[in-house]
Amino acid sequence: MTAPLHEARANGPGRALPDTQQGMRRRNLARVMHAVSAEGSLSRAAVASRIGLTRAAVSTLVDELIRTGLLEELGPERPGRVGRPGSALAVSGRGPAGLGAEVGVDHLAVCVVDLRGEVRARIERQGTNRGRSPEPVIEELTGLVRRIVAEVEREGLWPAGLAVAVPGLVARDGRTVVAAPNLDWHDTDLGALLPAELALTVDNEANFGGLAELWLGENTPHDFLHVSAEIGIGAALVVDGSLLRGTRGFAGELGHVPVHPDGPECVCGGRGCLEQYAGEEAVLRAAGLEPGGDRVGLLAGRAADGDPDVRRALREAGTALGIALTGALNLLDPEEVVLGGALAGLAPWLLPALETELARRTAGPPCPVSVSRLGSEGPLLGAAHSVVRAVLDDPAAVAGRG
Amino acid sequence: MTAPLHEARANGPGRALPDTQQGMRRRNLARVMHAVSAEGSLSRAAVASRIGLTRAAVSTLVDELIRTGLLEELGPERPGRVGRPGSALAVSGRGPAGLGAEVGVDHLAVCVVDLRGEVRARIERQGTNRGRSPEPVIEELTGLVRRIVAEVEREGLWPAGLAVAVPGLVARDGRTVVAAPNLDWHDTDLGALLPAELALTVDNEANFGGLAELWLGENTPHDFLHVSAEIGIGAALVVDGSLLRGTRGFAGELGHVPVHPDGPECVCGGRGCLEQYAGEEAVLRAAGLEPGGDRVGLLAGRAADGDPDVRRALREAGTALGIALTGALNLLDPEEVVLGGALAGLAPWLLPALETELARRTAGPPCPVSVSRLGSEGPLLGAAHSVVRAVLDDPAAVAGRG
DNA sequence: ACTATTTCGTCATGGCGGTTTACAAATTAG
DNA sequence: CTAATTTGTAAACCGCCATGACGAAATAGT
Repeated sequence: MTAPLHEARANGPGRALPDTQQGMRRRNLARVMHAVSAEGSLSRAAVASRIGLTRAAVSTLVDELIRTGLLEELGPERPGRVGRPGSALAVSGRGPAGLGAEVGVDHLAVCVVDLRGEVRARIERQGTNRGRSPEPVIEELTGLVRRIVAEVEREGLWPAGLAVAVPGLVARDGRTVVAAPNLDWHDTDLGALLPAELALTVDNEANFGGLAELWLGENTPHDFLHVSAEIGIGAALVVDGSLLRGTRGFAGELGHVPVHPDGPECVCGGRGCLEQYAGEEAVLRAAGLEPGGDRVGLLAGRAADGDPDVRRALREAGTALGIALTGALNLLDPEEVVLGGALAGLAPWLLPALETELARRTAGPPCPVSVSRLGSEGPLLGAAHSVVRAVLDDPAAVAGRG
Repeated sequence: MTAPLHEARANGPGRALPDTQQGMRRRNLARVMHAVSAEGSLSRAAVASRIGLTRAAVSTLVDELIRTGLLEELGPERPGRVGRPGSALAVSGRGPAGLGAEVGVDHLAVCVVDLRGEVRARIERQGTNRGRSPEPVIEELTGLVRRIVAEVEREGLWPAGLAVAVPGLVARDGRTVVAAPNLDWHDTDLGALLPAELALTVDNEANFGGLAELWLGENTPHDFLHVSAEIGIGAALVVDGSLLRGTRGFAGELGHVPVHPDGPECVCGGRGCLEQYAGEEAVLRAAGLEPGGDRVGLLAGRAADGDPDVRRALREAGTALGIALTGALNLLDPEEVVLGGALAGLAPWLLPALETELARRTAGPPCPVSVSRLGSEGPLLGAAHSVVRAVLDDPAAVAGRG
């Protein structure tokens, strides 16, 4: 079952797959899983009324899910109302789990999330990967993966797939890193370097960060822009609850939106791209600091101390971000902008200028800008949860594998 | 059945509707209609292999569609291959039809498209609507609608819905014109002014133009940007074969993407928006011409005559468009950009500067830019076809109404 | 010509999936 | 302690598609 778990996408009129009774069953199994998962604990009757099937039908679906170990029965609910109390169902804390990994510029991280959404294990290794070739890095990552898998297997969990977040552009095949400038990786097929027995998905860290925000954020809407700056500036475009990836998978390159069209030249070939004003290197230079080390922490520290150069640099970055975002908001009309990744930590000094700029350039009420609660954990969590979601989206595909 | 025909949208995991056998049947009916419609004429066996059902199942589906008048049997196919020839099926040229209307700044137009996609009637009325209040304009439009409906009813067609294209922002309810600056309409509920018996959809003309391109364009991909300039500059964002509308329905406002952030002030509150450089008024001013009359024709004529001021003005507009599009392409990564509406007619003089700018600012191969074949007919055709698509998307909803 | 082969459309049968209906179990309200 | 309410399950039913077989209508080969 290395089949395309992720392809639950419905394409406009008439999906590619025939509409058969088995497909119906599979979709209804998924609906039950989602209902229980969203609520934490639910009786059969509650599931039935929530997804619009009859209690009898839900009973058979639940039976099947319990048999395959994806749901478990917690026993009778506390009866608050009149009538026979229902029997609480919950997503199983054992069985398939999501394996998420992050290849950062300065670290590697792996975590396991169970179907309930709980983080069950996490390993991290500090140390720069800048300029290292993919093979040793992925070999090291594989070591971490094997360790963590062995660890959680003792708790009855097994990995239903592996999702890897990388700081770069990823092709739509979900395996190939087309370009990761800060790692100096180009056209690298991670599928060839990772254990073949794990169903693999590779994606941009901004995208996984955006998905984490969508799935784990407190009041996150279904349409928003998740802006994430690490070294480059990327954005995840979440439209109607799913990621906009673009034809080649390169959507969301906010960093290369022109801000001052006659500005300084950029590596992308353009001039005056946002990255020239709000990218990490540009901000450090504008603040009179040297790159290297924990750069974001350094910036935040100096800004908190009131360093005027740093404050000014961040204000200017915020203004540039505001200009680029004005364009994006006019094009996409999202419900919200969420600042994630390194931007979350610098938000206090970026936000005022950013919001001023948005307000100046918008006719109606400006789009609200919020700061991610997840911060730099977003991509890792998003990756692991994407595997979990794939299981919830098609429980039948996973059943009987454990 | 004024029910939301358009809501065939699938929301992420687990659609809102329960997955029942009747739903399955409805979706399969739609699949048959789409298959036949896409091919023009198809036998039952060909439909079956195309949509993945068995011949027996398709037979019953086709029977039902023939009984309700949506399909018709053309008789035996010309046998080119061995074996019994199939019986050709075609979408009916009678029965439900799509009614499309366009409220332009300088004209009104209405047309009827049958399920086969043929334009069966068309009425147009020239005359400016600038500054007229909505009531008399829509009253006049209603008159045209009634005339054209009476006309096509004699051919056995009846309207399955009415779609209206307007030059302005439309709310997501698909009825309310939030702002149409060139008509000076604000927060106008067209549903209250049009015959209630017609299922109504109102949308931006750029959006309908984009849909027309998607459905009728020659080699149009599923992901593209349709840029349409009439007075303002709007874009339709087609992602994975469907329109990106935005939370409020305001997506695609390319005209207010900042191009020179310190440029002249714009009505939107911003500065240096694309519209300041490539909007009709700006181009006319830059070319030293007075607004009024057939302005696009005037520009095209002068440009063709080699008028240097006009040529320069169009070059500069092309450059500005290129800058704004660079931002859009970085965000959306579409497969193509299509110039439609008035831009199509001016393309010869806009394209060189536009493409130069895109090439300069893009690292990889630049996104191809093409010119719409439909030109200014796009919005009207898109509107009418959107009704037709709604019928094809759910034939069961319409069956038995005729 | 005449037969074998291929393909098409249809019919009868069957399996599968959700609904309907009925009922026992478990709780609260009075 | 009874009536009312809600839950979960079982049995009968209906609808939908798959399967397999068949006649019909064409081509290919002898």
